[in-house]
Amino acid sequence: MKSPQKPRKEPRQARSRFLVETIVEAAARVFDAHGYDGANTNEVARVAGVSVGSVYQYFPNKDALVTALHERHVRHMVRILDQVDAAAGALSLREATERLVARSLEVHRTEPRLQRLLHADLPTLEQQRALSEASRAVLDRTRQLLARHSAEIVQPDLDLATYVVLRMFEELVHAAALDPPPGVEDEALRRAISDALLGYLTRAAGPTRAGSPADRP
Amino acid sequence: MKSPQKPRKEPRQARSRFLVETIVEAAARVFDAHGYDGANTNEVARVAGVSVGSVYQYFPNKDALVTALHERHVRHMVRILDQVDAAAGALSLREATERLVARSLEVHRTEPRLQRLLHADLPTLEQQRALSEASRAVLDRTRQLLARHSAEIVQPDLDLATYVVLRMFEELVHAAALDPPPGVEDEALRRAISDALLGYLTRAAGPTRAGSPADRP
Amino acid sequence: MKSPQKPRKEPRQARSRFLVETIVEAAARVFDAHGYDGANTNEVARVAGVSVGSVYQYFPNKDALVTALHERHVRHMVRILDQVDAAAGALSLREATERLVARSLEVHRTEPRLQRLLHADLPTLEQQRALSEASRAVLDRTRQLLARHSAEIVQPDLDLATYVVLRMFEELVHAAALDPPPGVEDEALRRAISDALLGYLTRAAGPTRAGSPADRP
Amino acid sequence: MKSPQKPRKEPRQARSRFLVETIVEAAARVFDAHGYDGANTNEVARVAGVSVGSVYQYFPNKDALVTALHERHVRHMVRILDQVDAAAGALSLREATERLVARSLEVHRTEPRLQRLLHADLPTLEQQRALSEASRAVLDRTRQLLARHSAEIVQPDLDLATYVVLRMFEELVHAAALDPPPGVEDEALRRAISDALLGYLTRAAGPTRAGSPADRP
DNA sequence: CATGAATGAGAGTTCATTCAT
DNA sequence: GATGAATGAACTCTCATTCAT
Repeated sequence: MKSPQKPRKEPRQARSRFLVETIVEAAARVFDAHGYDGANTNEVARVAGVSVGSVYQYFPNKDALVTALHERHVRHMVRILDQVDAAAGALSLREATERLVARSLEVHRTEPRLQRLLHADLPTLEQQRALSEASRAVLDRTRQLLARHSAEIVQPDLDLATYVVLRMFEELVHAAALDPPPGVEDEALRRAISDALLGYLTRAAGPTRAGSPADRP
Repeated sequence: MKSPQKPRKEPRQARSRFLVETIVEAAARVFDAHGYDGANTNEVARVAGVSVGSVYQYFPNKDALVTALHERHVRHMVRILDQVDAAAGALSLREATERLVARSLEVHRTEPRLQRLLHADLPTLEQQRALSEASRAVLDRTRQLLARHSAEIVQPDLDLATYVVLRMFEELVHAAALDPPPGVEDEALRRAISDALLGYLTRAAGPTRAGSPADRP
Repeated sequence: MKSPQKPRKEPRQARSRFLVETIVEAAARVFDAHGYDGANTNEVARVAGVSVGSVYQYFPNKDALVTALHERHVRHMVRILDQVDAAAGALSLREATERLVARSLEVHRTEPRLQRLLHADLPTLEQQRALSEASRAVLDRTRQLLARHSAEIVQPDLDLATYVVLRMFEELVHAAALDPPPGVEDEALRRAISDALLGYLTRAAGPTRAGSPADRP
Repeated sequence: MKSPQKPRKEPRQARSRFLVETIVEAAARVFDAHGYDGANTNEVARVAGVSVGSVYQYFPNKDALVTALHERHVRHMVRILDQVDAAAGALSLREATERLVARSLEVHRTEPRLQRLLHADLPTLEQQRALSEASRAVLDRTRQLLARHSAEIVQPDLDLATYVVLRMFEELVHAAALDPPPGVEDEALRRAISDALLGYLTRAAGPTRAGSPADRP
């Protein structure tokens, strides 16, 4: 419905860049607290300690804030993926997975509703262009990580596997952050997520809690 | 934000029950078309062919409509689960899974945005009570179905497994309905979803595309 | 820019009709007092003694109020034209003209700025359709009046003459109402307007102040 | 509403004078394109290639721009009037009139909305002082031109005649530029305007389309 | 003097909700 | 019970104006 999605003004000055960051952080807090509709731009400005006008100087409309938040999230995820990828040689797929799950859970637990919102409300927003662009980064890193471990992976179609794995990953992490199953230890939860991911990718994953075999007689 | 969540008035009369159903169906159409905020109660009333007042007679506020929609969805899923469960003796876990995936995809493809909305916006709504109650039904049936196949299932904690499986299931079906990966055949997609679910549950599932036997010696 | 121009809801009930009239009258006062931009819809509602929502129930946007005001003005002018036209047999063209000028001046003096606004800002508004439609009524009556006196009229192209006469008429009346020339008696002013109109139409009109004979052989 | 109307600073320096002119030209373009409210000072600055601050250096507020535009227009009209006046001895009143009409039409056709705006919105602006002052120049030249032809003019009150003639003139030219009657040749239109003016001034003017009888003995 | 980032009051418009009929 | 006109708080976004640099 609205057209522009990118910041009106690319912040060149250090001061502006700082301002933009301040606004994005404020938006994160506000959207996390109230959801997309509950959030309002004046509140974002207030929390950022600037005037509404300044918000609109850099973000042409409310949706642009969400887009920015999404990009922020993607940058975050890419950073994590890169770190794990850097250590990929030294890490088994399971180790890499568990590390990713653990790190992601931390991220999602700081702003659980925001993450859900990004996942759910963004697709409704227009301008798939920008979204896809940013998301592609995550897609690419993930695919790259999987490729690195292709020896262990049984799924023949790597693109499809990336797609499936990313969806599972995000959803399970969201769920664990927002509505964790009652009475489950955090480690068990992380383990379950990893199991699910590796079960699909390698089929060799399974309950390894009790290293012993035969969990069931 | 608001407090009451349950219909003000349980419709005892047949006429009322019909009215309520009409309103819920209208709500389904409107929410699917416009999303939570985009939808408005006056439009729901218009589509239902009743007055706003009548909508408020049975649904104390906008959120109550979403709750009702959620219950409708749960009823739908339960029906599907029951059908599969009824045939459980005759079906292998893989067969049951594939049937569930296929049926669910149909459902989600008729009202994709609504499903996403229910998944995403509902948790934001208050009154977890009603939600959990309805959702528990799905949880229970799923657990029951898994229990019926416990011989094949490697996950020791059935509650946790149910939790994980349900999340994966819903998310993958949503994703497949709303943003399917490009260039993937429908059957391959359904297969991938089943693989993911069974990979976690049984560890024995894997790519069976290449019909080759003995995935494992 | 906006699309709808006509009231959203044709007021069928007597109460609604009254409400619409109340709002239009309030709009007249507010627009006359503050001009198009200076006026604001909340103020219109306040003056009308209703809520903004009610204004928007009948007028989809600010412009629709101006359109309604224009229609009100046109109805007014048509009424005056009809009255004069009814007596046309008994009136000379000069008498008819002077009566029209006198009546119009009264109208314009009650809401001078509004009249100016209608004349000036309306064309900027979109939806020429509705405007032309309403305006055509005035055009038609005027042409009809001129036709009735065609014997005295020297202009060969009646459509062009109607166009020219209407413009002169409106402008001179506006001017006389809003910025009258200093030190000129009201009657002299009315006379001057009539002279201008008749000078164009009949060439026989002229200053009859000094009853002097034969202004030109 | 606001008080100051005159430039804060009379531009003495050549550079400043140039700057002021640049801004006024930009304002002309912007106001013509968007109308009074649609225009905004930042856009004017942008089009002028200067900063908003610079605009405010010379024009204390938005209205001051309109006032300046009015003065620009008046200067333009005065120039035209002077040219015709210079040739007054050699020109009949009809010739002078037709020349004025033709020249004015050219002017109004370059910036039709701006002209309308000046005519319509200016009176709403405060500070009649400055306006009248500038307008007086046009008034004076026109009166002077009429005086030069007093022999042919039948209207006894020259001030009133000037007033009436100016209003007719401006309105008919505006109308011809903005909403010309359909299907009328440009020359016929110019002729009609001249006829109207001369009909009032001399009563001897009339349709001369059919060149038939001597329009003047 | 020039700049333009920042301000913030204010405007148009929507829509969940009420309640007199 | 049903209706739907009426309400009005609240929200997004604009833009005239200022002032630190």
